Amino acid sequence: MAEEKSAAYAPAEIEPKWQAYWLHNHVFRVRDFDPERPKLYVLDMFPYPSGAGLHVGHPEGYTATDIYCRFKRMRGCNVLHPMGWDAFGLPAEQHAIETGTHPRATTERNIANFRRQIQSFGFSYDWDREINTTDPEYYRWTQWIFIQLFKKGLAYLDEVPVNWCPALGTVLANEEVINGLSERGGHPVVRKPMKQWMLRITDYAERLLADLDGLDWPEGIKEMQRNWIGKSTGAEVDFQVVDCEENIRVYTTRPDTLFGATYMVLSPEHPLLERIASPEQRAAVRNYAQQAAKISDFDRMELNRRKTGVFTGAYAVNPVNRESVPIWTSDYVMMTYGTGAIMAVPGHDERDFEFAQTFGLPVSCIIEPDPGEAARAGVDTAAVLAGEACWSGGGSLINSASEQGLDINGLSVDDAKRRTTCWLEQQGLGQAAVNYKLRDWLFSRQRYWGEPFPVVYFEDGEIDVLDESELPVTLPELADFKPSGTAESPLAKAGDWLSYRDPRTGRVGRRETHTMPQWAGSCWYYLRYLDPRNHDRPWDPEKEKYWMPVDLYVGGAEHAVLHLLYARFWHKVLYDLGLVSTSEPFQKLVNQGMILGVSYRDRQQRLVPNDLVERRDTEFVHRETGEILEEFPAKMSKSLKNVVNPDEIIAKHGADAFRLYEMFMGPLEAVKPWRTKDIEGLTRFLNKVWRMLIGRDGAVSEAVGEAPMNRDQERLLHATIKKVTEDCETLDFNTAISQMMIFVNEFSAAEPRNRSAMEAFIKLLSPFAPHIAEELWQRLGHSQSLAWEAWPEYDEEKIKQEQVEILVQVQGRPKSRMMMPGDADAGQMQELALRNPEVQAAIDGRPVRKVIAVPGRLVNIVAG
RNA sequence: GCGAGAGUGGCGGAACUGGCAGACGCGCUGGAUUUAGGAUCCAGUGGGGUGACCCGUGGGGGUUCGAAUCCCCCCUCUCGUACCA
Repeated sequence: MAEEKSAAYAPAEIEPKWQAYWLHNHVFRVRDFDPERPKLYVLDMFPYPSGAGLHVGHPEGYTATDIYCRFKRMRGCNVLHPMGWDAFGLPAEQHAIETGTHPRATTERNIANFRRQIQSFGFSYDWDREINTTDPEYYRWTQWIFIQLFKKGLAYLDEVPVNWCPALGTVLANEEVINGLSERGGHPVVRKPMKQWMLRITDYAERLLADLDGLDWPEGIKEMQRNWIGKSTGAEVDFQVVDCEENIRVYTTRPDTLFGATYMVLSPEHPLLERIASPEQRAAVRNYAQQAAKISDFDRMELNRRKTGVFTGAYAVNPVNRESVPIWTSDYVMMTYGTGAIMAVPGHDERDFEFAQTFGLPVSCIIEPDPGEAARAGVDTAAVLAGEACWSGGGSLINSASEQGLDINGLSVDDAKRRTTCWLEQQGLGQAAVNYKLRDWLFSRQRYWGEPFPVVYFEDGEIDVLDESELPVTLPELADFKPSGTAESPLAKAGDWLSYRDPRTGRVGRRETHTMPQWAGSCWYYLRYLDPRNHDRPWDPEKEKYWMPVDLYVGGAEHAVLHLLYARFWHKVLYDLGLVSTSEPFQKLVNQGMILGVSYRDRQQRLVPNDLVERRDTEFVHRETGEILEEFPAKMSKSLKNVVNPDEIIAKHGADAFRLYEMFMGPLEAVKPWRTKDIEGLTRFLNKVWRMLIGRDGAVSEAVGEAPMNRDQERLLHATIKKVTEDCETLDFNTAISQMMIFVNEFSAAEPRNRSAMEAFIKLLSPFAPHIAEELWQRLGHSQSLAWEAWPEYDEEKIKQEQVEILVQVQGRPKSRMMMPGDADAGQMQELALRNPEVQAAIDGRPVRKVIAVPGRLVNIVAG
């Protein structure tokens, strides 16, 4: 490559040059089964290519993994580092509805833009493995996995109350509904029964929970998944309805409180409600159930909402003491958890207590609160005993014995639980039970832009999946993408596409018109990267054995539960089918922290968009009112006009400075505020690096030569190699960069500058700022890319100092600093310290009682 | 309410298994260079006295020769979650 050598650091020239070089020479193409090098699979959460383009949050994680990959390559690893597109999804379809543009066209355009932007950062992806979830060659295998799920009985159709969003014309998963509004668009969501594909993720609840323990994930994320799965242990208990054949089964985590059960509550959707309601109460019960169905989830879940409910007129028998208790219905009991019915223990459950207070139901106390615990909680024990207050803590059981042979008086809560459960089992009245909050995964969407199901509804009523040879089922072309407004998907308008004739049996049927949710494609993409162009199978088993599991997975915490739980579920199913060799897909997970924008608010805490803010001297004022504003970090948003565009930053400062800045801001996992001004510090640093090596004529500076380093320079070089190496290993990039700054500050002031030290430094810098590093490497006379150069080694001996400054304290106060041999032991240090006149003055003749000497650090003398 | 995480200069943040708090960078101050601005370079920069002393890691207690770091209590913020029986 012959070209003009500019004398000044010019990122706009060198960055495109090296990006083109890496891409055209396939520098980062990775080979499978390298026998010489250990494998390393480093994965970024692939983006949804939105029309807005990349935001500054994307490159944060991508830069971190890129540094790690480049570092590991130089350390001799065979690194798999791919990128692709999670490209099905609502926005492209919404755009199609609004403009008539085919979602495919929108998606392709957005992908091209994302690819351009991502490549402008110089990331070392193996672009030969790029994948796209909307490519039929990709989604045929998503459909193939669905067939495996179906055949294993893990996919089923069910009529379930779903979150129906009239504005979007589709149903949404529970996770896509926030406070009764759609996550996208914020439209109201109502409940409506509908036939839906469900995936039996609940079959895997226990394993999804248990296997979290072996994962190197942030504790917080694991905890969120545990909470989401929501395992609890307790008992199921049958209550016989008085004058009726029916039993009502309840689930409780507190079987110890059975003696305190003074009424029961059924969910308004409970199937037995109609049957047990007394004639007098039936109308009221029916009315209440209808009202409850109409109330949106948002209102139903609203905090501190007054409890409502209706008496059914029926009674049930408490199995432990044969007393009859009234049966109520109330929407504070959910049909979707447990059995949809509870025994109410107002004396020892806050919700039941509140309900009992509202409706004047009896409260009976059967646990005497633990005195210490009650005192700490500020609870009046006498009030609890009188049934005037609720106590849900520990204590000992009272009033809990019956003629039926159960006596748990005096027992602790835990012992009483065990004894009662045991008794129930012996009597055939109940048994120990485990419950999970996790529900089956609603897997259908009434949308166009998603994977079609490989499913046919045959005329004879059978519902079956297609043969694998018939894949992919491609999306039909449509003129109109609008949802029908009913539960029907846009695919219901697909004409010929709908009719299906079985090539083997000749049976005819109609294709499934629902499509899969966006999560489907991202549930297995990490496996397709292993073998992205395989036409015969989703991946080669040998390649899977070689590369899996993912060694490092980096992405935003917003996927803490959904994506990561769904992908783990699919992976376990594939594992059970013998299709993958590991039981978990992602061994180590790191969440990059969100990057916040700069925002402003006035004295009344009102937010002021950035285009209304003006800087006057050191203060920020409202452009219109002149009011002084306070600056603070806030999530980037269109409304606050504080979104930073990566293209503009690269154009002005270059990709290397951008990369360095994002890594220098702070720890990867931390939430950090973006301040464009601060990038200048990193630009300055790169300029310094440039001038350290390049003279005014553009050639290598005359100061760079073969003259040996002095002792201090050598120490600094080796200390820098050590620090950068260790920090890259642990992803502590901010401190690695500051060490490199220290190096440059020292060496750029020195002359001559040892050439091999300069070359070692360029290698250290190269994972962080690869463009400038390649350029400098080339100008130093190397013809090959430094991407595959060996990482510099350090020598611990060269870091050691002969003389170190030791702090001498008297009574813990610093009194003197003195040079001592670096290898002096505690005894020598003590001797040297006590000889020091400053120290003697501080001791002031008092007897020395104790001396603490820490080699290499300090001496502390206790006197008097 | 519950669960998780975090509180260090004007700001972003450093500080190994307890061992000189504030590395590195931004900003700011002074100086050099410059017609000016920008860029660059040099010096300074936690607070208070301004001597060699004192105070300082959200607040209060404790352990220790020694605490940002360990223990107890409290406060604040961020994220997640929400009647899960």
